[in-house]
Amino acid sequence: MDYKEAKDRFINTWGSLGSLWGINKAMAQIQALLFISTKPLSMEDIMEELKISRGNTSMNLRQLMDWGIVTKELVAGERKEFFTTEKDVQELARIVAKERSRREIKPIIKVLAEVSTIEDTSPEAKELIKQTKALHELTETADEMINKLVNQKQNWITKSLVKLFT
Amino acid sequence: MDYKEAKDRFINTWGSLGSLWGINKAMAQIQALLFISTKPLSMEDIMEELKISRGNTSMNLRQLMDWGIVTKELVAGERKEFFTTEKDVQELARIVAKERSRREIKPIIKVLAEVSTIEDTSPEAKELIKQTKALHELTETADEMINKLVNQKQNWITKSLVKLFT
DNA sequence: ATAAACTTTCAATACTTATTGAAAGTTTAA
DNA sequence: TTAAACTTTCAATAAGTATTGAAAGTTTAT
Repeated sequence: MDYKEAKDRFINTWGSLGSLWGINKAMAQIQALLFISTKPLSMEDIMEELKISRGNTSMNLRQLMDWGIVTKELVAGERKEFFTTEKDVQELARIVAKERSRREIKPIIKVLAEVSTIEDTSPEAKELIKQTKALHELTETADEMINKLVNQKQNWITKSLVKLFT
Repeated sequence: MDYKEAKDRFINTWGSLGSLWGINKAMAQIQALLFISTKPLSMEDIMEELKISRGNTSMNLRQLMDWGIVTKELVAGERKEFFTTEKDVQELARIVAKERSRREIKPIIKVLAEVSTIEDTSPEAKELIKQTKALHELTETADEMINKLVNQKQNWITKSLVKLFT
């Protein structure tokens, strides 16, 4: 496998993995491209490499910036904007975990809390309460765990693994 | 909020959460419905409750069974099939984590391993190798961690939390 | 063996989400 | 202030997914 092949394979795999996780393909591919690039890339560069339109590139770069994964870079003597992504995988993982917690987990915890506290003593209601309470507890504990892990900087994942299983 | 309202809210939230995670809405809703049901449900029951077609119900039940989350239940004296889902949240979490590891994480690990071992000394190739290696390592460690957590039965998540942060 | 009761399959279609491209908007240089 | 260089927006449309419903398939009872 040569460089070009490896690069395409990585970008495509990352792209379809993204789709699987509810992240749009172009967004994941742009991030992948920046992640293995040796220098900041312009919109033109990205459009060219991934063969996607200007509009698509613009919108997805914006989303990546909203996530805090990509930042604009000023290049001396250049008028257009250049972009880079966080290059440290640990930091990247921390950002993604934090954002997903905020955007996806926290809202579901809220709903579970509400649903599990209705006042009703019928057997069906009791089952609903019991099951959503259990789910609430699990989700909250998992979220708490992720957030704590993610707040330890420096090799958190490896450290945690060692700590957990020794 | 009364029972009916709470039930619908739970089923709908679970459904849209599913979509967000690449799981189809009907599949997530069927699981939610079974999860809070006091007894096994037939295809008719599910179709009726969720207002979805027979075909849709059949296909999604099958998928849930492939995941190992839902099982057929024989009800004495009944000809049709009845379905139940795993009711223990911890066990449910274990199954889901295991399946996601197998279906989604393992394949990406494989690609990262391949891509990160190409022989090429150009600067761009070096960056590709460096970054995909880092990603490979992170992904493998995270996967390992999840699988180990998931293999401890009995309240693994709470136990792990205590262990990690005391 | 037949038929009723049920489940599965799959082509057609509806629904959702992503993408394009050109017009509108913004910034910078002269 | 003008215009070139660049970015953003958004209506139109393409592409991708989910859903339906009816025909085909299967199982069970008689």
